[in-house]
Amino acid sequence: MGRSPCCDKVGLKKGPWTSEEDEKLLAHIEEHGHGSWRALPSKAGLQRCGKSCRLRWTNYLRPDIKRGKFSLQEEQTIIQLHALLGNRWSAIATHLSRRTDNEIKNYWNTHLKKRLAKMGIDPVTHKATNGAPVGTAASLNHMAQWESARLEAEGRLARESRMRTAASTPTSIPLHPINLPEPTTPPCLGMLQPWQGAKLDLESPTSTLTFIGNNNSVSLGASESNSAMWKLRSDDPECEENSVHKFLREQQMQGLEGEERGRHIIGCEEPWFQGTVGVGAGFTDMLHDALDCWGESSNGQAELSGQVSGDGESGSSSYWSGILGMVVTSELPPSHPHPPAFL
DNA sequence: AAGGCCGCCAACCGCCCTGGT
DNA sequence: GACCAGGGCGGTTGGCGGCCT
Repeated sequence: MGRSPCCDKVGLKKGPWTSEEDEKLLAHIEEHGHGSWRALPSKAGLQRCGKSCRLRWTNYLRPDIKRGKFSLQEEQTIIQLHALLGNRWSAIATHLSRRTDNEIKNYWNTHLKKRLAKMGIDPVTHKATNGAPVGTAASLNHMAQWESARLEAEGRLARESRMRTAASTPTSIPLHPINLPEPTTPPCLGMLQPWQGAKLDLESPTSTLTFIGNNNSVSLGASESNSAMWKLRSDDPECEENSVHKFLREQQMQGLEGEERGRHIIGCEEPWFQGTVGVGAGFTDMLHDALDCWGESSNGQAELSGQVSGDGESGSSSYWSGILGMVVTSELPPSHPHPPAFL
């Protein structure tokens, strides 16, 4: 049985939106909210599919959208996040306030991808096209796993928070486990903050993070593929509720401010991790710090992973200096806000 | 000036996920 | 558990405008 179309397409308009249609859509949403997208077109008097309306709103008409040329900082962030997250445009967009995933995707495909290719870097793998590994790949993989886990858990927690809010009773405990940042301050590994007391094993893509001190342990584990799609998992269906939520509630009740909690990354012994995560800083800042940390640590000790070869330092340095240099080319203002320390 | 080429980007398409029943 | 609707996501397309010959 085939899937029914999202809407009856007979007689519906396609193609570019006119200003009249924009006005209708805007006026309707401002007055009533979007509600059900499927029902919106008829209510708003538009001969459009609901999906088309949603896309037009989220990618163009929404008032909090930033349009126009991407800044140097945004370009750097996109490149770095793409190295971490791949083509997960929505995830990348969460770190670029007021940019839509569609806009970032277009910008990547039309500008950044080509620039990387010109530099001899595979825009998909972020490795040199001659096959030589690029130094930070290993550490970035770990960071990607954390970031993937964070994004996924944030979504889950947000959903659960909504559910609980909707279903809250006088006896229920309000749950707002994480202070979601303002749109203008991208989250910085925020999910990690409550994981005090967690034991971290970052040895492999299948590494897990286990809460200690709970009867029901909760682990964060990588999927068995290399997709770095981590999932909160538990053998006990009650486990997540019992431990994660309880833990988060305790964190919240402790009243630790974000900045202070950000300094509590207990149990993580990775050099790039220690002392690098600061709440309130953008993810890009964290990346710079992490890369800086990696550069320092790789001077005198083993690299973070076997993927980093003997020339890891130079590989990392050349790769990121290449990226930054590429972005900088004819664009970098004299006072670049984040000069990587290893350059 | 005209036609062809190319880059950009808004919009579409189809798949997937999630929540409700 | 199965089915369905709604919405999100990423890949792709098509139209437009600028540049080149």
